[in-house]
Amino acid sequence: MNLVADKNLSRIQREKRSKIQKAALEVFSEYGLRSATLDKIAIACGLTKPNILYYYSSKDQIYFEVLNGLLDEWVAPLHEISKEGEPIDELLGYMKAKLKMSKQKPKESKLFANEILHGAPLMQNILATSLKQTLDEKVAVIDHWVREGKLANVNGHHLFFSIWAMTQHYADFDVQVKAILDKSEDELFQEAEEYLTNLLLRMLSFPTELPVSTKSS
Amino acid sequence: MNLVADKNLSRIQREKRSKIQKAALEVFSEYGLRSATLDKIAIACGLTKPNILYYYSSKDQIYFEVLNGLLDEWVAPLHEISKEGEPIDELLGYMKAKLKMSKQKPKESKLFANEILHGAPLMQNILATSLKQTLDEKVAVIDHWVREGKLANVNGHHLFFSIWAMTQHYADFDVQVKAILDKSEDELFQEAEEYLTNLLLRMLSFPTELPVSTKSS
DNA sequence: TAAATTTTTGACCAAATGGACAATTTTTCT
DNA sequence: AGAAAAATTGTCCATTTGGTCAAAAATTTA
Repeated sequence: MNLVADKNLSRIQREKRSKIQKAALEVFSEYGLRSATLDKIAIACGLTKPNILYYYSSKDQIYFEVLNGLLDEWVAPLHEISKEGEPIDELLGYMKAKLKMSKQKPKESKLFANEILHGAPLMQNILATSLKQTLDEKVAVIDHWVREGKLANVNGHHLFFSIWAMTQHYADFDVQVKAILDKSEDELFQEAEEYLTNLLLRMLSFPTELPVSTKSS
Repeated sequence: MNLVADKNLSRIQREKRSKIQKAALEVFSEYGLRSATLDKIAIACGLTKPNILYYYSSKDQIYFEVLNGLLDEWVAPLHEISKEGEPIDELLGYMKAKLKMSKQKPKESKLFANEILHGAPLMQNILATSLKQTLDEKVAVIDHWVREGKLANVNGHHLFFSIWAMTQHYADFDVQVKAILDKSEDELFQEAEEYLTNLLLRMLSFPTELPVSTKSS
């Protein structure tokens, strides 16, 4: 819907809408839809409340637009998994891309997490159609790799669930992670990447292919 | 705090408080603290709003009590990990206990997830002291096992993070899981347990100890 | 059973909040 | 510059909601 509209927007329209969306992401990701207020968003972007409502017809509208605006970007790494590539490299690359997003876009991660946690009222449809279709395709690729003997036998759907869970955990539950592990963010994500790389290697390789030494770098 | 008070409560007090807490768990886990309303809790437990406030001084109070009442139960499986046991059995047992809780207590899981997702305002202190301490002890046990050669070299903290993430994922993000995997809950958790068992076995064993066949049952 | 105590509730209040709108200011266009 | 269009804002409103309170009902105690 933005595809068409965006081109017709004036400079001011584009600037203000962008400002509002940025501020809305901050506020929604911290508070969730219902307990985020227009006043908070207004303060966060330096506009007045009626001015925000000049650009978006309602609070729900803003939330919907923010969520939708991030959706493609959020699913993008999945599309990068190539049937032609080296199976383990492809899956390691996917995990690293997801982990990177957790590090660099924790607010976006939390926004989605919160939405799904509360029943995904605005996304259930997309989850069950678009996301499911894309994922099923990639699971078929994994099954293919397994059949060809390029990958250890693994349940593709649960593999993706676990990659999502483990990578997003560092963004969504960062408060807990940081309460327990008193390290710099860089160090923390470095450790996580090493740990998850090792985990996936062990999960996806045939035992004979694994190095006998299990010492992490 | 309940320890002392509980004994002095009348039958009515105990019944009503229990009713309120049960209803509050329903509502808070679905909506979170801020967007849950006393009216919703009142309807859910069949009491009037002022009647609820006769038993608890405020909405925040109810939330606090519910959260605290579940905390011990939530951390309990961690204490079950025994230094004396067989390392891999102990950790597989822990994973299974956590997975079982996700299946049987999804509301509790969501309540905690929501709390942590929004910064854990009521729990940060407990996370950084009590939970951290318990976890550090168990990580020390893992380190010990690794040093004794009973376990593949693994980062203990991240191991726990990943077990939490992967098991709780099935409760917290059940909407997404069910949108993608159209299976009965029993079947789904059965698959998850097989997948996670395999994952942990591969993660924790030395390659030479793994069966060459990777066919899941 | 009657008094004392506990429990329950209807009515009410103040603050917060999403949103409407007319008036004003700013920008754009001719 | 001046008219037209777009953008901005102060003010106001209705609804929601956490919480109060005094009166009524139910229960316990003597």
